[in-house]
Amino acid sequence: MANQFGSKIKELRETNGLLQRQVASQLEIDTPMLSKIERGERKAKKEQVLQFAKLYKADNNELLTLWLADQIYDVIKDEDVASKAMDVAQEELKIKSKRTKKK
Amino acid sequence: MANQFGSKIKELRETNGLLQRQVASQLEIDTPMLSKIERGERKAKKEQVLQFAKLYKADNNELLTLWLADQIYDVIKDEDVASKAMDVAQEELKIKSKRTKKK
DNA sequence: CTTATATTTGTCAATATTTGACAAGTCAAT
DNA sequence: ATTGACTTGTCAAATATTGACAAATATAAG
Repeated sequence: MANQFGSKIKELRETNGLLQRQVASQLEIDTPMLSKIERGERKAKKEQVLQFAKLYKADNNELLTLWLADQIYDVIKDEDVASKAMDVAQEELKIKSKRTKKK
Repeated sequence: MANQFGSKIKELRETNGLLQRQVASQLEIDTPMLSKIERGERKAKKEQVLQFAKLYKADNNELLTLWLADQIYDVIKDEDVASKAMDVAQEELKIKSKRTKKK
């Protein structure tokens, strides 16, 4: 059930010597919610990822990467063709990123 | 808007000389829905992917791969760390697949 | 141009999923 | 047994997804 992002922010919280209560109030969520995010039972919003980074003095991109990786993993975890699909998606990403970022 | 899976099944439908109407009725959906799936506006269910493969005499895994790749792409498309996250997810997949498939 | 058929677009309500909040639970230390 | 930190379970509200339909736009044929 645990995921990479959750484990990371739990670890960061502990090395920063903070309680769930303290962090939760900063993010304006309750402690059960934070507990669930840390254990991978709920997923954080992108905005919250940035708040975690700031609060724990961690690198934005590092946390965003773990957070996004968990979401990818969620999509593929039960699929036989997961690995092949990743390759195809990566290829698609490469191709589309040529045409500069839209939207 | 178009995606890989949609383009593929549209192509397959045409090489098989079938109309949306005919395919849709087999899948028990209406033609607007099929149209949307082909253009990537809606995503097919996994079950439908298998029906497409059967109907078009195509390879299950090939279609499933494109279908899954589109879903991965959807998750990462607007993210700066997309590529790094893919690497991390792939790594996670490798690690977890050692412990034989659960669920 | 008019009709006929194929596909696409737009909208909407029904359904499903996700979210946030709360009460109550466990666990560890005192 | 009380306190503090965290976890679990449940629920309704908010959001998102789905399927169905009517209407619009092609495309092709006469």
